[in-house]
Amino acid sequence: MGKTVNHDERRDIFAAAALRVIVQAGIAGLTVRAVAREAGFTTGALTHYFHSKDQLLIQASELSGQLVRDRMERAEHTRPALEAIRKVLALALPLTPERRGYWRIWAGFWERSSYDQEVSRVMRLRYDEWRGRLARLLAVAQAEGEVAPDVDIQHAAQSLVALTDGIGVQVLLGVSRIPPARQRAMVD
Amino acid sequence: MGKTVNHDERRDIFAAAALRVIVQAGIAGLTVRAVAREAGFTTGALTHYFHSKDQLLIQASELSGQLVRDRMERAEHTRPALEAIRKVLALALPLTPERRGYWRIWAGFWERSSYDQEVSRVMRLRYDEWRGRLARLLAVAQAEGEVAPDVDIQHAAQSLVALTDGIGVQVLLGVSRIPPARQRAMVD
DNA sequence: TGGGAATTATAACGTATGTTACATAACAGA
DNA sequence: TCTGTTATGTAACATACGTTATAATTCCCA
Repeated sequence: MGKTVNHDERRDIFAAAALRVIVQAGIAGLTVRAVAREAGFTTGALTHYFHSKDQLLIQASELSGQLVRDRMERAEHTRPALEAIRKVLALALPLTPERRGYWRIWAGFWERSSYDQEVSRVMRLRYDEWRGRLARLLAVAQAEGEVAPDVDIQHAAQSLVALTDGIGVQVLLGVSRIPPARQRAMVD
Repeated sequence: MGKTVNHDERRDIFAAAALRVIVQAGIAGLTVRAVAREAGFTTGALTHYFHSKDQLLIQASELSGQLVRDRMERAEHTRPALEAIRKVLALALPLTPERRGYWRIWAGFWERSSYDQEVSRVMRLRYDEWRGRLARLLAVAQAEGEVAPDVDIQHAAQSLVALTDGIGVQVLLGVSRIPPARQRAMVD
């Protein structure tokens, strides 16, 4: 046996570096060399853990999903459920510079997913999870009587997903202000 | 005087070709060579009308805006105003394959606008116009008594813009169905 | 109809990319 | 400590890109 290293850990290091590169330079600036440099390695090390740039992109996409998932799962347990929905939505919205960076990443993945089947698959799973999380919370809120009983849970969840994405786009383009964080309260 | 050609017309030919290339191959596939080939010329002809790839991208962005503007301006004159709003929104939504191609283009521009100041500027103008159009129609609809008088026109317009963008993203990722075209009626 | 400018094609340049091959360094185990 | 495997670095390869330079073509106008 030679030098031993945790492969999954290394892959996450490179994936995290890839996300930082996307934030700074966009999907177009995501090069193997730039990611290796950002991670503090050379391309030789990177290719030891990823056999292609596409694999690296997928891993980065999954990592970005995991990062928000962790925080959301904690916020999800607050009650009343309506408050949990507010918290979860606040975590998704681009209210802080760090969060705005995430929207840059996602916009990049949106674009890619039209032309890269694997990225599309991962993104679809991500959105199914996101919509499911909102639907679950909406159902609880409805049972608690905080959401009108005639509201279609699935449709409402879909609307919330669309609205947050739309707000994300607005902020990305620099046309909107933060108050929209309050506008979504109008939807339910 | 030598051979004479309408420069603006030529530039539009190349811009239209650029849009077709983006639909087929994404922003990443938008190369000078590909656009020239798609337009039926070589790079020599293209560079005669655009001094850089960035200029070509801007022109393509402006053309894509003009194409929908033309159709919307026609739909905008229908009355009652609420019906005009429905028509205009229908023109924006990705209900047809051609329209879905447009959303691919816009997603590409969203991504680029985070890193390209000129693209950002053009996109912001586009969205100001789009939001203004909706606000104008909402004001008329409110005067006609078809929209509740306590609705804030500006906020409502902004919500509609965000919602259409969000639906566009959903369809782009292939998670949503067409019925969302009806969901937006719930907002006002 | 011929000269000359506008238009288009061809080709090259320098650079950057993803990938592959190979050399060096680090370290677990005997 | 020696050895062999693992990890990392270095470098090259083939290709593609945006841009520039120059040659060929087209066709207005005198």
